[in-house]
Amino acid sequence: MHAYRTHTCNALRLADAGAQVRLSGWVHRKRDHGQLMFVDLRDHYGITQCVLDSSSPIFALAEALKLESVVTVTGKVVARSKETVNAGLPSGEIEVQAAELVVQGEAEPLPFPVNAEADYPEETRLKFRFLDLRRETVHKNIVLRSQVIASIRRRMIESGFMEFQTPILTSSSPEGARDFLVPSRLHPGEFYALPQAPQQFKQLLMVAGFDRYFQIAPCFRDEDARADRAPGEFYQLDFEMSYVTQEDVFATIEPVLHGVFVEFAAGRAVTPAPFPRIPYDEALLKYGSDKPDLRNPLVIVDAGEVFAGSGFAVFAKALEQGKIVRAIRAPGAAERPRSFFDKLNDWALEQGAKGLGYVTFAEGQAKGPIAKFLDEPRLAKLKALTGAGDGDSVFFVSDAKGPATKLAGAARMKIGQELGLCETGIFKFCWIVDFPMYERNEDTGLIEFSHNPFSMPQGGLEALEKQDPLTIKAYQYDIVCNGIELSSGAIRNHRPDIMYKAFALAGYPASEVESRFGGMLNAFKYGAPPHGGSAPGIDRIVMLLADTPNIREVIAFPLNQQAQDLLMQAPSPVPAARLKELHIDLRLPTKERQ
RNA sequence: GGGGGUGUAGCUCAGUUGGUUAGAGCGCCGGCCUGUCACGCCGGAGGUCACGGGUUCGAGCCCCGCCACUCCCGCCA
Repeated sequence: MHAYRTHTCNALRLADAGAQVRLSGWVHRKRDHGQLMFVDLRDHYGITQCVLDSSSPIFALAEALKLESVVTVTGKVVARSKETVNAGLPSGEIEVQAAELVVQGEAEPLPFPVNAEADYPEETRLKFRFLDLRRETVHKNIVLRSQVIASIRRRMIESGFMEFQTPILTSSSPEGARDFLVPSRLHPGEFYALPQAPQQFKQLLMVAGFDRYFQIAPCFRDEDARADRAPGEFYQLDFEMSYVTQEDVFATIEPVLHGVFVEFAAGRAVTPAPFPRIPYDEALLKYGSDKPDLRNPLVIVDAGEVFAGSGFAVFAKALEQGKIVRAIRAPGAAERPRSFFDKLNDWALEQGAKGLGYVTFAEGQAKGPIAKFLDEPRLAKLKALTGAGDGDSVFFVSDAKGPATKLAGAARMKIGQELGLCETGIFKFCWIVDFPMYERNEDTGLIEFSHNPFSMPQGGLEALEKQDPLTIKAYQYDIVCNGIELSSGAIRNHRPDIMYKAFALAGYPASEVESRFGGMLNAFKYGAPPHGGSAPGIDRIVMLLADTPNIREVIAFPLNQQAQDLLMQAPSPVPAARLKELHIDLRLPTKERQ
């Protein structure tokens, strides 16, 4: 008997020629020449070509093999002749002459090919996710995810953080998204909530004296899905630190994120730390978004003074009504044909705009449908504001005032893409800072928290007492990469007196603050350190590194857009006995489902 | 809750102005093939054109309804 050694399907090289080996894996592809057959054997690590001919006693067995069956092949490693080397395969200089073949697990005909990278309907892929995950790209994405998480853990621990676990069965969060609820058997009529984030627990850990917490934390929110937003559950790198300023938090987490992105950049560039800090108000004006994609070089400027009182009635009137007019310089657009501008205008109409006006500068002249309404001083002002010159066009968007500058932001991205101005192969990071503490609800006219009510207001108690609430900024920040919001974080409000006042401004009496946030508020009354943190989204980090626009490509077993698990059949009805035990009566909507 | 897109063979898709028996590639089944690596060649099976109604001499195609998936808006501190 020979002594066989077991190998993976990516381990054998020319130096192994002559060795007796045993390989196990999936039948990736078969090439049956009648008297000669090649079987590509695939496992997690790679592919090895196995060969056998009709003189072999196992030839008939091999001929009957179905793709994706699992087999164990035993045989001798041989060097391939020069003409038959496959340079595209790491093991391509050798092959295994199969002497024995054991079928470990037979496969039925496949619902879709595993050995091809074509796009298949997501519904089918999710129903057969175990097969989908065998496919090269998705398999690699999940491996990448594991490696990224391992890298993050290592870097966080090296930075002095400790990893903690916080409860999954917890209480309903008083703010934010819709909770997932879990009925309590022992307490009829009462419910646990799954955490939307470990927010309050990590703050309690700071009060408990652990000063650098992190967790690869599952978060649960019962909100609708998007391509970049998984329904139901997602993961965050949740972290919190004591005795820190906003800049301390940035200085700690920047090297971690920068390091992870550089480690997995695979040739792509990464913004060097420190990342640019952009105030929220500036981001909204210049980029029309609080999560700007800085790969796009275009910036938005306010063009109100160009059109106020001008002959172009549409904009002049809009300005009188308190609306805004914004301009975007499109370098080199002057040479574009009329169809280019028409196409952009059609796009703007689709977006719900009245249109996308423009002026083109060429040969010292201003052209385009709006140009004739603007006199020389106004045109000069426009050039000065936007930096436009001969060969450029300037696009105009009118929109409602306030943070609703989405139209200008969308136009900025559309124009940048159409002109091919956006950088590729780079991760462009920035911090968005100085979020407003409060905003006015347009419907009710009341003052509300604009983001996180637990953030520390800039200026502290004094600002809350003396300043117009709408002008107060918070020590609150987002980290953004390539137009994707990776996380939001804040220096927290750890002072009960400031918290009472902050909530009072938003219309919450002290009694309500105590009843709704009593747990954390109480903890802050026994010596709470100043603290702050953030929580970058793991799924989105992996998405960026895997270069996919769809978050489900980096989650092993994702829910579909209707928040269903097509593989495990969740959600699903439960037996009446279980419901009774939980004291639950169903009152289903009259409109029948299914 | 609202808007867009898609739905034709197991999979990816084509299908003209409404006109005979709805096609191709891959996969599957059968046959041939000793150096392929997306092997090749020959043959075959496989269809409730998502579903329900309507218009028409005639519907995959037009109209109405409906379902599913997907993308977006709302929502996601």
